[in-house]
Amino acid sequence: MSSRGPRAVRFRSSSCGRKWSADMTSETHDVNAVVRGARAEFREKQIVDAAVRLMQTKGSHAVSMQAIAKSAGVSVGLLYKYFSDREQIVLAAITRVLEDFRLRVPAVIEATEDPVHRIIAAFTEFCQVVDDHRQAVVLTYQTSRSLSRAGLASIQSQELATLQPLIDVVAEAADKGDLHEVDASTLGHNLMTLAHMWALKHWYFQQTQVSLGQYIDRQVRTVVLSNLSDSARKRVKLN
Amino acid sequence: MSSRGPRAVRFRSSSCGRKWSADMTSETHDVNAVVRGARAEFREKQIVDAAVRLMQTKGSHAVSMQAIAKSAGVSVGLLYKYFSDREQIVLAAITRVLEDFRLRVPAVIEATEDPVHRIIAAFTEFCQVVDDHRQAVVLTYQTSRSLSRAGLASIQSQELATLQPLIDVVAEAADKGDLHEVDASTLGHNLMTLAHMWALKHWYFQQTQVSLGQYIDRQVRTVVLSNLSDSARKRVKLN
Amino acid sequence: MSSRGPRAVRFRSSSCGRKWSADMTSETHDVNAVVRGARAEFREKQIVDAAVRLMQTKGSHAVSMQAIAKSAGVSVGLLYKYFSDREQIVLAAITRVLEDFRLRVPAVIEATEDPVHRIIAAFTEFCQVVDDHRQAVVLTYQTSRSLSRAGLASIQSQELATLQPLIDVVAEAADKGDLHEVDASTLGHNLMTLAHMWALKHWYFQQTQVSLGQYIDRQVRTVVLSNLSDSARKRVKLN
Amino acid sequence: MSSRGPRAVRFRSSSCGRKWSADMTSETHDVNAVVRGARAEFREKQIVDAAVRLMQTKGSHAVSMQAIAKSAGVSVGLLYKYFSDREQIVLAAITRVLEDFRLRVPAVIEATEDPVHRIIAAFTEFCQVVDDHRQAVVLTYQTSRSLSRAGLASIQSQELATLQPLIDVVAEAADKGDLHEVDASTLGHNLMTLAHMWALKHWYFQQTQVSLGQYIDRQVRTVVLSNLSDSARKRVKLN
DNA sequence: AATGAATGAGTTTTCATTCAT
DNA sequence: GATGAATGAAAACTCATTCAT
Repeated sequence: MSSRGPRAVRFRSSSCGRKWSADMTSETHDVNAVVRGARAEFREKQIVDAAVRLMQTKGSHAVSMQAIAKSAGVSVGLLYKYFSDREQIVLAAITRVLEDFRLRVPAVIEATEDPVHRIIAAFTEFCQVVDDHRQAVVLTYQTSRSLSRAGLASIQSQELATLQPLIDVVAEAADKGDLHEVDASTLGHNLMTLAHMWALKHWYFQQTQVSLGQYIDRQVRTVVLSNLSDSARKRVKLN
Repeated sequence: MSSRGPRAVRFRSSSCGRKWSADMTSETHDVNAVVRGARAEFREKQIVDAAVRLMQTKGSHAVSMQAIAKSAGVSVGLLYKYFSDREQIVLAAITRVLEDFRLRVPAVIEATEDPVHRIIAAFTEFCQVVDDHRQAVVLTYQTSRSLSRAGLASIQSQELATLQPLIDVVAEAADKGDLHEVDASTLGHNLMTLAHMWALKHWYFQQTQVSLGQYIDRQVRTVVLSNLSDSARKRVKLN
Repeated sequence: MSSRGPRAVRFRSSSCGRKWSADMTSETHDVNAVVRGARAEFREKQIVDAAVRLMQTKGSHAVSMQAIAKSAGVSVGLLYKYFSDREQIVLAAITRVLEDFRLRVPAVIEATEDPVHRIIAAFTEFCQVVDDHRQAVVLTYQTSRSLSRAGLASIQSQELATLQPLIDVVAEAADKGDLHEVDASTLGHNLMTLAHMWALKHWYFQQTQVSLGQYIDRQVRTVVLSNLSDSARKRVKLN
Repeated sequence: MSSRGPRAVRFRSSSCGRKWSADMTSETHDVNAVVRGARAEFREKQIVDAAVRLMQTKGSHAVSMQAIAKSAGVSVGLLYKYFSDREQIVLAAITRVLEDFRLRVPAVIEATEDPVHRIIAAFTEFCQVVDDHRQAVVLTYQTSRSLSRAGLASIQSQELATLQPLIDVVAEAADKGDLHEVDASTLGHNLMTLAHMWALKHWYFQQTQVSLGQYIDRQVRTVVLSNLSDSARKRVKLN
């Protein structure tokens, strides 16, 4: 909580990568810079991996810097070489997960043709990613309040980036007349919300014996199919 | 560890001596007990109010017992007279909100006749309660990990109690043929989820300039009306 | 630890007993005073009993004023009506035990004729008292350091009073020529010491399966009989 | 709760990176480890010394971790780097003293030939050690109640180890016919007890102006010489 | 005389952060 | 670059003591 003026990097030192050392003169320097960049990346990964691992089991508050260092196999001091703050590590851990959404969901959308199937595929993949990082998703909801304004904003903007594909895909289907009078951003946001809920209320679904497959199936029926226009409904039903 | 609850302390008053109170009428006893009970209730409210107030702004973890005491205008010691534990205060804060759901939502349902309107009314009121305790709802999602097993179970069972009326009201409409092939528990849970989201993603709705009324309206269209059977749709549309 | 100027009695209010109210005028006053004195005595006993009871099981440090009050069936406030301090209660508890030594050991001595048998009887009874208050004896050794200078002095002078009869009885036997070149105060103190040890090292004697009777017997042989003069030895052996 | 002992932390040094220390000779490693070990030992001594120093004057309960830290010239946090618990420090303080008994008493016994002189030498040295750690011995008696079961057991078994040489030396003399019908474990235990008493009742001996030398002398006469057989008595008297 | 609610300084323990090596 | 010993502020919780009733 106290932050007695850290003189450290503020943004993770991946910025000392290949590109920014281009203006350096000697070859040797270049090579060193590359090595340094690679090492830095490796270290960051090592640390964030450890952090994610621990936070998923114990919640972010229960994980100390000492524990992260130990689990990552590095010293506490090194943590502060790569991250200016405890918060930066938490942020990096959350970012790691959100990046997964940004990569995997659009990929699945690309691979699908039909607008309605695109919605279903996107939602399905979204749920899959949630399931792959269940604890980390919960972490996102838990941690928000303890982040700095800047950190929170960063997470929020990244989350919007994961939401956009869902909205887009809904909007596209609406444009094509496959959805019946629907507000794309509402439905898109709902899809994200309901995917997140798979993690947030996992205790409930476990208790009521609902598997991920069943969950996806029921949600598709309840929130997607119910909004299809008659034509789309017929077309999709046939598949 | 022990969870005798705050009330445990309150009624240990049998220790108020036998012999020396012989001259007391039972009236006096009653009055004392009542006064004591009233004070205790007042204190509890005072403390929980302070706790909720602080936790809403800073998240439950960032609020110390010292801070709660100060904000409630009492001493730290007194906190422990009424609550055995830090957790008990958090629990009481959450319970306070969940009780509001248990009271207000069924009341609105009772007051409504038509099955479909019951769903809409229930959801609307649910959203209203969420809005009235927005920060406390967020608290519920944030806190889960730091509660003891018993505390968590208590919260979960209370939450199920708030969920049930929504499921019932959906099931009733489904029974009456007003809903088109719908899984009542899925739709019911979705209604709760989407109401919670009004609190959880409030930053998003604020950013996109969506008011509570608009939010409710759009959700009713997107998740309720879309699932109506043709007959119900016609009937409701007319209103 | 902090003692922010208690305005209270300093010496336990048994001093407001019968005698000191003799100068009071009206009969009614006298009766009241007597009643008051009796009540005071009863209260003190009640409190000290509770304190001894608790301290014997948990050690004096582990017993809070709240616990004493509860166990005595009175309020915390009342504790401070009869004792100015926590220390006064501890002191009273220890004094209670030491008084037992002062009463019982001399009584046994009186009842015995032969000088050597007096030593043995005195030691035996001393051990019996220790056994009757085993935990309280331990308490005496444990508590010493946490008492005020005055409290410690009080305990020490009382302990000397329990020691004296042992020394006297040894000196008497020495005078009569029953002991062989012995320093009375050393032997007397040893007898007290070894009796205390029955409490202090009770874990050891329990482990090595030594009963109180055996312990007394062995000590009598080892430290008393070994010091007898030839004449005394013959005389005692015959019994 | 865990009692991995202070040393546990010390040798986790395998975490000092592999790759980046490749240029280190094993010499460097060794030196680092040695330095670290030496520092750790120094720190432990520093802390225990401070603890003993304070506890001797105020009793173990009255000494806070803050006070120990301050007196040792280190931070509170560091205390917990070397000792998992408050109890571990108390334990270490007591153990320190008991180790002195284990070393010094047998050494003196070895250096003496005659069985009776061995007893006397052993007791004398035992008393010397007590005198060197007078306050710490008192600590041992005071602290027992506040230790965990495991801690208490540890202390007790260490104490038995200090007792054994005394019992052995008495048994040896008894075997050789130098003692007259004596129970070795009783006499041995008495010697320990009376040595401890030099510390426990130091106020008494100070008051009665008994020096350590006098004390030892009188006890030797009262409990050792008195139990000698005639032959041994003659032999020893001549020296 | 008796109560017990209220106090708050004090206790042990944790952990983010720094810095000499 | 890397270490990890060291720091100390802050947290949860306890309890002797006071005082209005």
